[in-house]
Amino acid sequence: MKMTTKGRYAVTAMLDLAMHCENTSVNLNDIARRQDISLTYLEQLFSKLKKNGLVDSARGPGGGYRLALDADDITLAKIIFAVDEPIDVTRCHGKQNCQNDLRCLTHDLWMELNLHISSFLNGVTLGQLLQRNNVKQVADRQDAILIQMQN
Amino acid sequence: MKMTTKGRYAVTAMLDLAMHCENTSVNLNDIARRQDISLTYLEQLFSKLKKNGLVDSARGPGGGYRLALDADDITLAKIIFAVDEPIDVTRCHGKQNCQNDLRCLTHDLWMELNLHISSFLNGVTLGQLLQRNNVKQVADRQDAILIQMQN
DNA sequence: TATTTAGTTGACTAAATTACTTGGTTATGG
DNA sequence: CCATAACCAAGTAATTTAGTCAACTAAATA
Repeated sequence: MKMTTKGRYAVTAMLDLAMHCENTSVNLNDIARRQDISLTYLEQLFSKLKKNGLVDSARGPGGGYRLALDADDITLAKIIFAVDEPIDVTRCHGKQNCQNDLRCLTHDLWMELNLHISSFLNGVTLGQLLQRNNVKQVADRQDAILIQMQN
Repeated sequence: MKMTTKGRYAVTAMLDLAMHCENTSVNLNDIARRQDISLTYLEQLFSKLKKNGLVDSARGPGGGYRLALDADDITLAKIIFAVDEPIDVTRCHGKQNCQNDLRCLTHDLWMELNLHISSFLNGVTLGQLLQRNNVKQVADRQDAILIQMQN
């Protein structure tokens, strides 16, 4: 199963973007500093997010990224899929060739777990996360620290 | 998250054991051949499964392994926990120190996904899997091949 | 037009982890 | 005593992850 720092960082960065891009573009430098993620690593992630149509970008001063879709239409599954392989706990990636071109003893079981995880990730959107109190609290803390850093 | 070959092999091997240990002990060599898993790798896994009280062993000729508990009391979660780290999609392993000793923006989200996956793995037992038709079919195929090999 | 900002791209790398192998040593039934 | 099968420690090759580095392109603004 692919549930790595890459996917977690992508979701975190997209949520940060969603919280700050209401009127302006958000540059990766700010996201990097608020979320403690390396700028160049974020660049790689956003390159993929853009290719998958989740964000729009603008170059030059005042440039940055914006969500390309409504926050309610961006699910965690879409984000993780964009930067990582699709989440998959089978060995054969669903191809049923896990044992000599046939199904292994537990093939169907892992397919079920795949479905279970997917349904969770498909069911949560950035829009929902924006509403959450615990998210707001952490974001306020991070905003305050960034302002401190800039003074 | 740890959902690796190790955990998958352990579940597969335990299910194989559950299907064959009704009257006799089952030796790892047979499991290795039926499931196409390296014998010495299986030994490592069963060492951990034994330490965690999931199987009993007997040495010498006619020896092998048996389930230490009723198949209905062995959940997938117990097996995976025995051979791998507990499944965990957070970065901080639940410690809430994912960002400078505080919660990161998405901490609570990953904790939720953890719960979601755990509830699945806690809800499935070897006993349930033994009942399944697709499991029986694959097992019959594997048994036939092993008999072929021995002739 | 020069400069700065900020995204874009590709190649590279250190560290960690995984999935094994090798080479033994015990213990037990016949 | 010998074959069988569990037990154990250490090593290793391959892969993956997480991240760096360097060079480039486009846009805004002074």
